[in-house]
Amino acid sequence: MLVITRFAPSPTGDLHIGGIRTALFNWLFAQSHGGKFLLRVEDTDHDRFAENSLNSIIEGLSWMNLHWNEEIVYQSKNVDYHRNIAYELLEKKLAYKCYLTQKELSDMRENNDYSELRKYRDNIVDLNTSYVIRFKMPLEGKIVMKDLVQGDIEVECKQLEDFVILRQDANPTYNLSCAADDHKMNITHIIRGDDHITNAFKQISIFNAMGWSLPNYAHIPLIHNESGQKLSKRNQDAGISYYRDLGILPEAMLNYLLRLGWSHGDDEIISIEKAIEWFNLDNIGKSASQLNMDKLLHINGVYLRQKDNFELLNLLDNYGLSLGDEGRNMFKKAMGALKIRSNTLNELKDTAHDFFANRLPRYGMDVPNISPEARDFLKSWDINFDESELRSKLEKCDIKLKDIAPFIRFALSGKKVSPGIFDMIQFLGEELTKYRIDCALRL
RNA sequence: GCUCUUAUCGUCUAGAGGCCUAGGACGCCGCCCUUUCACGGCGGUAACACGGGUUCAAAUCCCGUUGAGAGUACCA
Repeated sequence: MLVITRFAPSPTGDLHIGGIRTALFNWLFAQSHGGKFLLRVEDTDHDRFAENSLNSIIEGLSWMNLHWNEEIVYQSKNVDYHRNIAYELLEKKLAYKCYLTQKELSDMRENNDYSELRKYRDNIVDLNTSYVIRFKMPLEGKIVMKDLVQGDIEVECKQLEDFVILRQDANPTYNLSCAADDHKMNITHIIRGDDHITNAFKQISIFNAMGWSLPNYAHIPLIHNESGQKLSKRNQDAGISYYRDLGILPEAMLNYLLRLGWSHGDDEIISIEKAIEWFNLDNIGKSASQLNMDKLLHINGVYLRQKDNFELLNLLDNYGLSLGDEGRNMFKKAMGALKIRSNTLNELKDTAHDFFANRLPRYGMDVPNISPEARDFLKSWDINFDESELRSKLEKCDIKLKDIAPFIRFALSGKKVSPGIFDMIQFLGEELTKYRIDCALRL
C-alpha cells in the first residue's frame, strides 16, 4: 500500500510551530514508508482568509525542507464536489434539511443534549425558506476510532450532534470538506493535532455513510509554549518565522521538534536520515509537551558548530551580514573560534560585526587596569602570535601573562568574552592588532 | 456542565510486571582544561500526582480522586 499523508493547514494566520511539527510528522511518516506527503490548504472560510498566511505556510515548510509532492490542493476548488456529496447524502436520507433558526437551535441544545434535534429531524415540515443540510448521526451505538497514537477511542453516537454539512449559502463546512478531500486524495494516514479528535468521529461518520474505506488516524498531542499555555496564533512567539529570524537553523529546529513528543531511546541529536529511518507512530508520546528555548538553543549550537565555515558564511549573508572585504577575510579566519561561542546565526553575525565591521571593535566594557610596566611593555611590543615567544619576553620584564591578558583582550575585542588572544592576533593581523592596542592604551 | 484525552526530575524524555536503590538530554551547581568566556571532560542536584485494588512482584495492569489539555459553531 502506498502511504499518503497530508498537511492541511487553514490560511488564517501565521503558521505556528505546532503546525510545523504536525507537518514534520506527516512528512517523516511518508518518507519512512516511501510514500507521498501532500499539502492541502483549507481555505473554505473566505472571511478569515489571510493572504499572508499562505506565504507563511509555504515559506515555513520550504525553510524546513519539508517538501510536498504534487500540486498544492486548494480546498476551495473542490466545493462542487463537496456540495454534491451533501446532496447525495440528502438523497439517501442520510442527511436532512434543517429549517431551524439560530434562536430555536440554541434553545434546543442546552448542555450538549442533542435529543431535541433528533426528534426534530423525524418530523420535518418542508418550508419554503432557507435551510442547512445536517448529517444524520446514528441514534444508537458508538463509534470506535483505532487511533495509532492514542489507542482505541470510542464515543457514543448520541454525544455527537447532527452537524451541518452544507450551509445556508450552500457552501460545505469543514467536516464535510475534510472527509471528502481526504477520501478524494486517497489519504491513508491522517496525522494531526488531537484537537481534531471530536471532528474525527464526525468525519468517520461521513466515510461510513458514503461507504468509503477509512483512513488510519493518528492524533498527536498539542504543544504548549514555555509558560505552559497552548499556542495561539495571536501569540507571536509561536510563529515559525520568529525562530528563523532568531537565527535558528532549520535542521536544528527539525531535530528539536522531532524530539518534542517523539523519542528513539536516549538519542538526542538525530540526523534527518536517521529520523526518516527511525520515525514511527508508536514512539509518539501521549501527553502534551512544552516548548523550551534553552534546549532549542543548545541543539542549535550543536548544529551551528558542526556546520562548515564556508557554508556558515553564505548563510550569514542572508542574515544581514555586512562586512567590507577586509572584515570579511578576517571573519573567515575567525569563524572557527567564533562559532563555538555562538548558539544562533544572529549571535555569530553580531559578534562578527562587533569585531570586524570597523577598525576598532565596539567597546562594551570598562578599560581593565594595567600596570605602568605592562603599559610600557605593550607600547614597545612587536606584535606576533607566537605564544612561547611572548611568554619568555614577559618573563624577562617580570610581567605575568594573566596580568596583561585582560587588557589585550579588551583592546582587541572590546569584550570580556572572546576567543584566545593569540587566535585574535592571528585573524586580525599584526597591523590591526597594533592599531587596536595603541588606541586602547590611549583610552 | 457534558464528552474525549492525558499524568516519570523545573523542561524534553527512557521505561511495554522483576534488568529501576528509575536511565539520558536541557537547565542549574561544583571540579578539570585555560589568559577570559565558550567548547570539551568529570561529578552532583532533581521525578514515578494521590488513594485503592490485581500480582509472589507495579513507574509499568485495573478502578477512583485530583491536576492538565482538547472538543462542545452555518470556524478550520
